[in-house]
Amino acid sequence: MGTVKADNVVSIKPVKVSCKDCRLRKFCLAADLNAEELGMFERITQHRRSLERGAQVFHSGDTFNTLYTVRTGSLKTYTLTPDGREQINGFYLPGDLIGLDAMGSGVHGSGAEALETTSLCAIPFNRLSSMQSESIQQRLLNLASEQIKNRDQHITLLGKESADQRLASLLVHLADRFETLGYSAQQFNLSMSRADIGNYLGLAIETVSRLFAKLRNSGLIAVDRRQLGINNLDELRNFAASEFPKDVRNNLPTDGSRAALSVLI
Amino acid sequence: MGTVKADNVVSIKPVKVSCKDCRLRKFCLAADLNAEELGMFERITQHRRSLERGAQVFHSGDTFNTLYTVRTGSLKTYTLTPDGREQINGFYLPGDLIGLDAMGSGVHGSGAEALETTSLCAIPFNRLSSMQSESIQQRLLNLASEQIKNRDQHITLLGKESADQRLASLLVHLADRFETLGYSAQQFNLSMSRADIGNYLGLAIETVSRLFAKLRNSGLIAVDRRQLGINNLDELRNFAASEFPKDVRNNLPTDGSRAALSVLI
DNA sequence: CCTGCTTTTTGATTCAGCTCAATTAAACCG
DNA sequence: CGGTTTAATTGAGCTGAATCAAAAAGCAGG
Repeated sequence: MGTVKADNVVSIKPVKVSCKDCRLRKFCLAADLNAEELGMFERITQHRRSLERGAQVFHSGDTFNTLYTVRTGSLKTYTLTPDGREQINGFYLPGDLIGLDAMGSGVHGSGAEALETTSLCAIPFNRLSSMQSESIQQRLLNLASEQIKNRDQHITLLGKESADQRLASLLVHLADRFETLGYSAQQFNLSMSRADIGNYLGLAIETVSRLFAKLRNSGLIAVDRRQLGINNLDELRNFAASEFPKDVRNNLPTDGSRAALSVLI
Repeated sequence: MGTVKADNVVSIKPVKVSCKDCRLRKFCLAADLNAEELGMFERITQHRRSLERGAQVFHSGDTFNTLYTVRTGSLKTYTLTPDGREQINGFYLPGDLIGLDAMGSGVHGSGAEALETTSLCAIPFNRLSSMQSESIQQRLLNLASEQIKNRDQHITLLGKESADQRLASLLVHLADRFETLGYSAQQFNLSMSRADIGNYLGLAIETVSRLFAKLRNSGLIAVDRRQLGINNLDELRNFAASEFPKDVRNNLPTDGSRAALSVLI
């Protein structure tokens, strides 16, 4: 772990999988390309083989030149605190695009690491830009927008939710993700360690372990190591949302909210 | 507060300020437009007058059709928890663009509210798109990318920093922002309440108050109500970054990091 | 199957920051 | 101006989750 078997130099076969038949296409950058554009896109995209667990896709501080889409497996992205600790910002599943946060400055603000054996599509950004495709531009913008929205959700989780809710939220979120990918929402594998989960949720690893025990005891889930079973997704969802876990005093939206901007129609 | 004086219907003068001479242009969407494009941009943009404090620009759940740039004043954006509490995701100063998170889904995932008397430029998104400007597309993407990066920083703050560091980080961040806007980094007004600060930083209002006192006593800052003076910005910056405030055990980057992806050149 | 290593769990204790409570001070307003 | 409201401060516990400590359970290699 932490290292990667060097690919046999002889077999540099770029694993040509056609985008046309890729079952993840509707999630990726190529979602709504016409046949011609798709061909172009396919030519510039490098479909490459596995990364082992622990392998870095890029580091924080690296210059940006490539976007990546997860094909199989999963990974995490993380930023570093000034004192060198790692904060995980997101987990990425098949179809997800990573690297978007680096387009602005040309420098990766976060690192990305494979959580398990993972394969990616690498998309050189300058060649992508040179395609001058309206669809691609649109799609990039939409995906970036979605990622902002997701980040906002996570900020809310960290700022407002109790430890219990945080874990429940993560599990529900993963379940929903797996479902849209066509997998079971009730039964799946956690590719991340307890430490990763704790890091992501802003909790100590021991707390995560205790929370898993608590959810198991309550009958909502079944966990065996990394294997997760959700017995009642709706109830888990409620649990994630319910309660007033922290003080409400200064968290309620301003009164008289629906007021303004009539000015600005 | 919470309401807005209806504009005198007679004086619907759209306040035509030319973008060409706008001192905020280099920060906004029109940053690198040529003369022709700028004219077009100026024609579709609505330069409009003040919102009062507490006025909402849009609500979470509203359908998206307009981007806004802050011209003067400031605002906050916030998401709502399932149980109706508010989590502030960001404060926005002159030149900042809001609404980006809604492009993807067409629905605002967060609300935006003026923190003080504030004026905005409203940019209808469909008309912006119809401009078909490569520069605009590029700029949108870059700004979205920056916002993702900022969110990641905030996630790190919430997940890893101590209460002291959080407040110091915010003040330093604001100081830097004001500086790039050409204002004093040492002396400025906090347009947000203690409650807003606490909400944004994931802290109770009382804690924020105590932290201000602590920083004042340490001599790093001077605060009188909303007036802030920073006596030693460098030291404050150090304070924001220093220490190992939380457990380090599972936060250090994976060993053997610099391994992989040589495969994926 | 044993041995060493890593991950996870469980228990006991501590503490940073929250909650509750009261006071002060500014802004607001007829 | 006095009287009311809202924002901010300060004090005194309390508590949810962190930290410290140790045991248990996987897992990888020989």
